[in-house]
Amino acid sequence: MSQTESGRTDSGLCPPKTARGQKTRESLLRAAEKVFGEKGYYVASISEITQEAKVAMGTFYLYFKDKEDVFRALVQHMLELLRTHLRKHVAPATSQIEAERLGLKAFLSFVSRHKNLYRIVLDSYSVDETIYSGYFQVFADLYSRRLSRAAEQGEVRPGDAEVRAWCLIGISNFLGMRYALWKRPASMEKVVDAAVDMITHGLQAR
Amino acid sequence: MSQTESGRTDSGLCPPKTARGQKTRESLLRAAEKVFGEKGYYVASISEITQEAKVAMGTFYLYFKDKEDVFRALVQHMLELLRTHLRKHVAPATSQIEAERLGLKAFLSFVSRHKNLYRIVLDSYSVDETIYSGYFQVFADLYSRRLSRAAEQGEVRPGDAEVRAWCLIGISNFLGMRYALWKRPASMEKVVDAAVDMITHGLQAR
Amino acid sequence: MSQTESGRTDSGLCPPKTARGQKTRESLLRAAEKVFGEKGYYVASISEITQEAKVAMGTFYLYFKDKEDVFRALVQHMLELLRTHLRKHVAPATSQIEAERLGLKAFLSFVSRHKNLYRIVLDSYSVDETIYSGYFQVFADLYSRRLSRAAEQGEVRPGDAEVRAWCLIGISNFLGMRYALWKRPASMEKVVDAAVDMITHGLQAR
Amino acid sequence: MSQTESGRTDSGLCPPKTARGQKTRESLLRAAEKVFGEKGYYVASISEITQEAKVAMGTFYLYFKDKEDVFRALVQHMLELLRTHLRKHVAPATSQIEAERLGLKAFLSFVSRHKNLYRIVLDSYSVDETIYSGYFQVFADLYSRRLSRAAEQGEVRPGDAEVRAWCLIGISNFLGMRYALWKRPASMEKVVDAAVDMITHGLQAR
DNA sequence: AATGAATGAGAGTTCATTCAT
DNA sequence: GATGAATGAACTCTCATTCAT
Repeated sequence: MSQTESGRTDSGLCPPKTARGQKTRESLLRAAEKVFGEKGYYVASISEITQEAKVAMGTFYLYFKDKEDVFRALVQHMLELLRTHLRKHVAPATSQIEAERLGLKAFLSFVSRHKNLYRIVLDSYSVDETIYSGYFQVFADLYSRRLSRAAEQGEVRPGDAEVRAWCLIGISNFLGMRYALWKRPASMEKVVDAAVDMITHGLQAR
Repeated sequence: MSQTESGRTDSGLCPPKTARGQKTRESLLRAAEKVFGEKGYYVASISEITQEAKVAMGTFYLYFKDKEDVFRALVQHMLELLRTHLRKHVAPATSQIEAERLGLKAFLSFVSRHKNLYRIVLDSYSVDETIYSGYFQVFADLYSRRLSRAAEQGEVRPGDAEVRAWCLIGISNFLGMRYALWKRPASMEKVVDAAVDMITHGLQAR
Repeated sequence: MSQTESGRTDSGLCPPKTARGQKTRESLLRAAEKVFGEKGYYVASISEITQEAKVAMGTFYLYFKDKEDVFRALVQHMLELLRTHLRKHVAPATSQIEAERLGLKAFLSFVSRHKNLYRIVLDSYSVDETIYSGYFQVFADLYSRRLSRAAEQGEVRPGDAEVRAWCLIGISNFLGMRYALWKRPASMEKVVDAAVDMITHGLQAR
Repeated sequence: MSQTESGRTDSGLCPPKTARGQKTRESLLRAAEKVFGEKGYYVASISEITQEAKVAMGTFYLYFKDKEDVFRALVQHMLELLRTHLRKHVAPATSQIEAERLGLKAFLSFVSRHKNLYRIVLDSYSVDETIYSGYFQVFADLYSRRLSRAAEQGEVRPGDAEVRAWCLIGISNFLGMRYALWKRPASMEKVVDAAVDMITHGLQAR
């Protein structure tokens, strides 16, 4: 959420003081997800968002400072959804390799259900590069830490955890795009298997 | 270039007939690379491009149908530059693994020299998703074929070549972004080593 | 105040019935003076005024019909303050010339303490020219009468009292702007002396 | 004019390169004078100005950076008209007192013909106080110098030239407002006489 | 081939005012 | 008496595109 406990939104606007205002803000955010996801940041217009949310144009500015502000809140929001989703699905893993498999599967299922994710994240690059880089940095940090730990415990071969983290993020991302977004394969399971196989054993014949 | 052998540009405009026209078109394209790369497709304006190219606004429409048309020509152009660059650097490879190493290095060096690449490619997603997907599909196809061949020859372990291709593209892409674009590491060589090590042997401890 | 003895405000709204209402109205008026004075009528917004006064937007319309209404009340209010101030300081004068000196000094000191006066009065011209002209007409009438009387008593040379009144108002006004508002002189006393000297004896060498 | 010889307008926009552009800019400026003069800066809208000038909205921004930019150009322009007018009419004066009379007359006739002057100058105070103060400072400087010279030559009594300058500007201004703008007197000549008499000999009976 | 003035639809944003609570 | 969410018209400003020269 873009509301901190201090009682103000990140944008400096007062948060809604009533339940009604809370509802309105949420429907605006939902509408923004739809419209930004379908048309992209620049093609989407505030008026489309407010129409979708069934409120007047001016209402928008009660809850968000400007177009960029909703967008940031939205990316924030989706990032949190994704992290929650991943955490939940990866938790049961008993090994790092199993965590990779579960994480990849979870990511692919998330993308399948949130087709808007890619457009929104990609757009963030041109809205403000730091939104985009920050988004991936979050995952890279988490990943790095997990991989370091796994290496310490002898579960994975030693190696640069950060580089590996970025490799794994790249893999998830492109597989998600290709197989969850663009052309779904006959069996997603097989895709995951093939990817995890490569991640686990590498390409080289022995 | 966006000119086919049939002698017409993709946009249906006649190609420049004189050397002077040729020059103008090229300076427009160069200007477009600069402006789109710095500001992004939507924030950039035709008038900025013509100013950068030092021609009048009307001149633009002598060479390109519209804003989207230059953009497509530009992506085309960069794609070709990149392919040429990669081909040249990967050619000497004597094994698939060596090809991976050389390809990754070549990609990273290209990105370092063409910082605009990412913004332009990323923007293409919201200009027209098919530009973006087509861009990666080209590489995925090439990769797949090469990996299949390598597997046939017993050089790499058998496995789904297409899935692996997308994994490798994802890896290159994210490493390029992280290490060539955002924060250059002390030693790029080590990054390449770590990545190639993972690609070659996988994560799993033996 | 914009309240007449008939018990209604000029705007047709009922005046506050309780002490609490009275307080609220006053803090609104104080806030209006601050905000209009700092930003000007058109740039200032009702919401700034209510924020400054620490009341909700809707509260404003309990005490004033609309934006113009507060503004009129405010000009009214300042005019009264000014008249009271002048009356008090000019009273002790024993001659018309002394009254000029005291009046000018009092005006300059008032302006020094109420820097907002000019912006508000000047704005009134474009809100409604009659506010502005009415404001000065009040002073012109008072002045004219006094000058006529002084002429009758042989204290000042005979001459068109009205023209002289407007000249004197113009002098006060511009001296106030120049010396009390824009750039305070080393000695205000000397400014007053020079002005009164000119008013008293004119420019011409004898 | 707001064009310097260096070939750029004050606002940083390129000046029109063709005669047609020149014409358009001028009709825009004329329209601005009319609309700003009638409605005031804030109430006037760019679209009214362009309609009055019979050009499209976008055309406006070819010649002026924004609303404030035309306004500044306009004030500049009127100031120059006024100065030219005054210079021409005051030139024949053979004494400082005669110069006062001619200057005042010229100012009153200018105001009668340019009723918009006051609103525009007054508005400048809330657009940007320095436009307004700069406007009067120009006259104050000229006046001061002339009065100093006249005092040196024994033509007027010695005294603070600057204070006198501001007094005289105030007088002109308020007389212009009262007698040229608001309510024309039966005889303007008599008004001038009365004012010049006061300026010349002061109020005090001898 | 090249120019640059002109267009006008449409974007983001503000704000005086209303009204249900 | 007081609140603050909601409204929507109106504004300023941008820019892809056209066209007369």
